[in-house]
Parts: sequence; C-alpha cells; structure tokens
Amino acid sequence: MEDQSHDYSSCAAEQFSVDCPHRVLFGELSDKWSMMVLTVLANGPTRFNALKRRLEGISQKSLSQTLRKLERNGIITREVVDTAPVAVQYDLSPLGHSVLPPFRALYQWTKENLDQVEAARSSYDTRAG
Amino acid sequence: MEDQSHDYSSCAAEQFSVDCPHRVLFGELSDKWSMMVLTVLANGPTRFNALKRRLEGISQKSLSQTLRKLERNGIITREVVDTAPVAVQYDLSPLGHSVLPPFRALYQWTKENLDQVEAARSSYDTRAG
DNA sequence: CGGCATCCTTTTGGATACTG
DNA sequence: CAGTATCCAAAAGGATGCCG
Repeated sequence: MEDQSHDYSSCAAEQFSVDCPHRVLFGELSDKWSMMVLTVLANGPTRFNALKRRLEGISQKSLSQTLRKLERNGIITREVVDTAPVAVQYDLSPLGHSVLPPFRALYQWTKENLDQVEAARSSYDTRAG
Repeated sequence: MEDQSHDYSSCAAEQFSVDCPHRVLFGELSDKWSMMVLTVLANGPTRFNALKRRLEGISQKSLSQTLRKLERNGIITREVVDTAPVAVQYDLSPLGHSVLPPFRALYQWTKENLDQVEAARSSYDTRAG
C-alpha cells in the first residue's frame, strides 16, 4: 500500500511552505557533499576511507553525517563486510540510481555554462566597483 | 572571446577538488532558497516583497543575499522601476531560463519518490530505534 | 518599497580523542 | 578501518534600526 495520504496543503506550486515535504527533501539532496558522494558512487561501491580521499576537504564527521542522511533516505546502502579489520561498503540503491539523471543534468549545466556565468560575474563586479 | 583557458586540473570526474569551479558553481545553485526563487520567477517577473511573501520563512537578509548571488551569476535580472516609492522587478535571464529544466527534473523527482523516501526513513528509524 | 549595517543567536563544521 | 563523542571556532541567519 503506497498511498500515505500526505497533507499537501503547504505545497502549492508557488508557495513554498517550510512544511512542504518536497521542499525538505530537495533541501536534503541539494547540498554539495551529497551530490559528490552520489557522483562517486555512480562508479561503483566504495569504502568509507576511499570516499573520504575522493572528496577533498571533507571532514570525517561531515562525511559520516552525509552518509547517514543518504542512507536514511534510502538513496544509498551500507554493507558491513565481516573481515578483520572491518570493511564497510557504500553503494547506490535503486532509488539512488534513479536520482542520478537530474543531478547529472544540473552538473552538466554548470559545465556548459560556466563561461557565461563567469562573464556575468565580471560584469557585475565591474558595475559594483 | 569565450575561451577563458580554465585550469581544470582540479576537476577530474571522480576527484572533487575544493577549487573546481564547477563544484563551486553547483554549490551556489543548489541551495533551497535559490531553487525556490527560480521556481517563483519561472512564472514571471516578481517584486522583492512579493517574492518574500511567497518564500515562507525567509528573512529579508537571506532573500537579499540570495538575489544578489543569482544576479551576480547572471541567472536573474534586477530592474528598478522609477516610481514613488521605488519598485524593483526581478526576472529570469536567458541563462536563468536555461537552468530551469535540470532544477525541475530534480524537484519532480522529489515529488515522484517521496513515498519511497519516507518508507526508507521509517525503516531506518525502526532499525536504529 | 527595497534595501544595507549592526548585533546577537543558532547552526555548522573542523580538530582531537577514544572505541569496537 | 570505521566510526562516535566532545569541544571549540567559524559561518549562517534572524531581529532591529536606519536610509534613499
């Protein structure tokens, strides 16, 4: 049974209530660390410290928090491999795979339009002094 | 002249350097207020206080900062209408229109998969106690 | 009306130490 | 190796007052 009877009264298209669950979920997905974790995992399952090495500048705490959040939202899976010492594999869930295309589209846009954005920045900074 | 000769040595696909300009730009676009401003402006030019009323929970300072950032990046335009008292219209630039599809795709995903995400959350919270 | 400047609180995040 | 817990510094964000 999938119908959870959401109250969408706060989700009108042009009125973003702080309670709108879509807004909340979007907010949880659209931070830079989540995006980068997803992009790395798109290339296959990865272990905690390998992930940390790929995401230059992230602290262990932030990575841990990001992974917990993505795991809770069902975007990634966490598998403990019982070796000594223990190994932990993170991977995209089917749900995680389904969210990749929009992310890629946005990231692709930043690549294709970076020059225009930088030109706009120069223009703005010149006008503003 | 469009070739600005970027140094992309820090932009390897699976190594997100803190200096990678795509990463920085993605970070500036993917915050909740920017997303919501863009979505409102997709329906036509809007004035400052009208925008503020639509974005429930935003402070004047945050809205102002968000608009400045989007304007600087060339995503939106700012037009001062010389009336008394003054009116200020914000609108999407052509560049702003071009970034809407990826945003819509991601937001659409949150709508289509919210049930699955909430089920995952319940499952996680049950496991974690 | 559409802001900027200031102050102050709250949140975020890094460094460090410790555990299974 | 893969974390959690704690402490502390830095940044984000709200409230208020003032200005063109």
